[in-house]
Formats: sequence, C-alpha cells, structure tokens
Amino acid sequence: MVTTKSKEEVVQEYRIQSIQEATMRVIARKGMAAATMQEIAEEAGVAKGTIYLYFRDRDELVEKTFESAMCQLREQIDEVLDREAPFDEKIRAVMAAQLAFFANNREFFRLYLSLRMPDGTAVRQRRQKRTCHPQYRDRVQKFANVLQRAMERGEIREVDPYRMALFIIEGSTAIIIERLTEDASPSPDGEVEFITGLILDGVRKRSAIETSK
Amino acid sequence: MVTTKSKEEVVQEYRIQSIQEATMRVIARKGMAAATMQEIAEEAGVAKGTIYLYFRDRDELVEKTFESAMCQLREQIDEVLDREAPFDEKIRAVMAAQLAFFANNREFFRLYLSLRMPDGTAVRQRRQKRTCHPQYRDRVQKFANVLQRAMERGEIREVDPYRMALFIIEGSTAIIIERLTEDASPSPDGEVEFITGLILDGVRKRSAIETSK
DNA sequence: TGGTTCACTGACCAGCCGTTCAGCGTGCTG
DNA sequence: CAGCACGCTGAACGGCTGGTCAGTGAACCA
Repeated sequence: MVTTKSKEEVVQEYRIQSIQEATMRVIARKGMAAATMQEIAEEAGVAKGTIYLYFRDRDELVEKTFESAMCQLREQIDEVLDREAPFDEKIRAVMAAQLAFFANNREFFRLYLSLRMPDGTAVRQRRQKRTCHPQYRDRVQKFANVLQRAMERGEIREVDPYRMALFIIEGSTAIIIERLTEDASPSPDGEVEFITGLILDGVRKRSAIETSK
Repeated sequence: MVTTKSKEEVVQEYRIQSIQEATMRVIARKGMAAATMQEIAEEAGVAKGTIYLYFRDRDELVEKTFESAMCQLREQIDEVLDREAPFDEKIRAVMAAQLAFFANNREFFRLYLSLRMPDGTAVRQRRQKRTCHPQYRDRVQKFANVLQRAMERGEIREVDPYRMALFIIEGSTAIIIERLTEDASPSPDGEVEFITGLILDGVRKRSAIETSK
C-alpha cells in the first residue's frame, strides 16, 4: 500500500511549512525576542489562533522551526561527510555545502545564532538549556568523529578532535554569515578555497614548497 | 589640583559597579531575555527603583555593562597587540589574554554571546542593530589591521584580513567558552599552544620538518 | 534638638504579548 | 435545501515586567 497523503494531510503540511517559514523570516527581521506571535501570524497570512492549531505554544513553534532547518543542514552535510574521500576533499565539500545552505536559507541565520549556543536568549523563559542545543552539539560531535578517523589515518595532527571541530565550525560559520550581510562577496568557490586553506594549513606563509595533495 | 574623588563619587561608582556585576551574574544564570530588573536588583541587594537612579532604563544598563566588560577585554588584548613582537608570539599572547579574561570573568560569557552578534536577541525591542555590536566589530577590525601588517612583513599568507580575523576570533572564542562549561580542562598553557598551532599551521600533519620560529 | 535634604524604597501602574475560545462561514452530506 | 462538522478567526483575558513616584528615614546642619 502506497500510503498516499490524504488531502487533509497535504493541507496540514502546507500550513505547518508556511508558518515555519514565516517564523524564520520574522526572526531574521526582528530578532528572537522581538518576534511576536501576532507578526508571525500576519507574515504567514493566518490568524494568531491558527498557529495554536499546529503548535502547542511559542516555544514549540520556535523549536520545531529550528529543528527542521537544522535537519536539512545536517542531511546535506552528512551526505558529504559519509562519502569516502581524502580529508581535504571532505573539508572542501563540507564548506561548500554549508555555504550553499546558508545562501539558500538566508532567513535562518538569526534563528541559528540564537539557538545553537548555551542560550543566547532563553526561548522566552522556560527550558533552561544549560548547554548548547542538542542538534548543534550533535553536529559538532559528528564532525569530531570524522576528524578522529582522519587522525587515525594519519591525515591530520593528533589533538583533541572535539575542540578542533568547534574551532573549524565556528570559524567557518562566522565567515559564511558575514557574507550574508555583505553587498558583494567573493565567489562561493573562492570563499570555499579560502576557508579550506585556513583550516588545512593555517595562516603562516609556506616558503615555496606546498604540500599539494 | 589632584581631583581626588569625593565620598559621594566613590559611593556612586561602587553602586554602579555592583549593579553591573549583578547584571552579569543574573544574565549568566538566566539568559538575556529572562533576566528581569527585579532579579537584578535582588542580586545587587538594592531596590528596583535604585537601579533607575543610575541607569536610564534596562537597555542602558545592559549596554553599559557590556561595554565596560568589553573595554577591559579590549585593553588587555590591545596591550599585547601593540607590543612589537614576531607574529606567532603575538598570537600566543593574544590567546593567553583572551583565555585569562574569560576565566576571570566567567559570568560575562552569556552577555558576550548575546550582544556581539547581529542581534542574537534584540535588547528588548528597541535599537535594531542590523550589524554586530560596534565594540565587537572594532575588535575584529583591529585584529584585522594587525594581520594586514603581518602580511606586509611577509609573515603570513596574503588574503582578506577581515575574514581571517573573524575566523580566528570566533574559532578561538568557541574553544575558550567551551572550557567554561567543562569540569576539567587542559592547562591554560596547553590550550593556548593548541589554539595557536591551529591558527598558524592548520590541522594538516606536517611531515617531520616543522618551520619552527 | 528640630529641620531639611536626598538616596533609597517598593507598591503600583500601564502596556504588551502569549494564549484561549465562542462564534463564524464554508463545504459536505443526506 | 437543511443541518452538521470543522478549520479558522480575532476580540478578550490575564500574567508578567519595565518603569514611576510618593513616602521613609538616615545623615547632616544650624
């Protein structure tokens, strides 16, 4: 039996998705704290009450919105991470995926900045996240595992992989988000090459002979 | 005339400082959005009204608190940055200064995370910072200038210094803040060495011969 | 000692915003 | 076509919190 979606399910999914997209847009515009249910509803073209038919409360709305975007990001990066490839190729591919994702989801970045960390701002006042958001932590951890394997293969230096992952992810994300506020940025390829170079070889000038590949 | 502080001025400064410290503690505990004037007042051991004798409103309180902490951080880093030294020494010293600052001001980090960026959360709803906090941007810019000079001297590769600065600052800060939530961390010296290595030489394994110094 | 000043207090106010729910209209059914 | 079901609406509610200000008492002065 091909469980084809009933008409109601389709409508429901459409509603949920458009409310979530509106949520991201409003948060991108006003910031997490100033994004009101009223404005989200207007942005989505529904009444305030309608949102509560699909989400328990504001917390759940924001949380679910964050999670579904993070899932997409994660899928696109994991797809690259799980492929068999030399380490530098992987880094290049991950950075390209990240760059493309944030370019295609420009409204997501504020939500991302607000929720990834120890609680830039609590979602309203409940849910006292002491640590980072689990989805963020998972992402760092997964990346750390890849680094770990690269260390075992002797492709990179042997040091704390979790810290290394944090450094790379935060450093690269900062540049990628900076791009979003610029009028004119370098080409995506150039940017990826720049970031990859920074990660692999650092800032120091190599005297002539590069360890190319 | 040595303008020695009058008794009133001393008391006033003391009040201001203790209210600001209370502000940082409460924000560290509850997060920016959930930190109420009531709780800040209790933490400082004064009545709510008293805070308004020294700060116009909540925005000004938070802003001034952020700024005075950022000034300290900035002073400590600038002192290092302005010293004449080879580039790798400078990086080591800056990282050590940053590490020490956040270790000595553990309550500051949430305020820092909330205000540095495009507006993790607007300070309440006014002041619609489109870009990062000016103090943060200044810091990145100053660091970029140092990188620029190092490029001219041929100490590091020639690429966009502002992006390089962003990458280094965000990457290293992520590790330093991670330390604050750990039970047991490596020694500060080890950590500084680790971060410095990452910045200068990247993650790639060097085959034997290090360009030491 | 009586009077005056003024930093400080905290009960109170006003407005904002998340949440609710009685009612409406649309479309389906018999 | 009458009656029903139900998704949607938005006015109204209530709680919370930033900000106010009349009152208090300690310190100082004459």
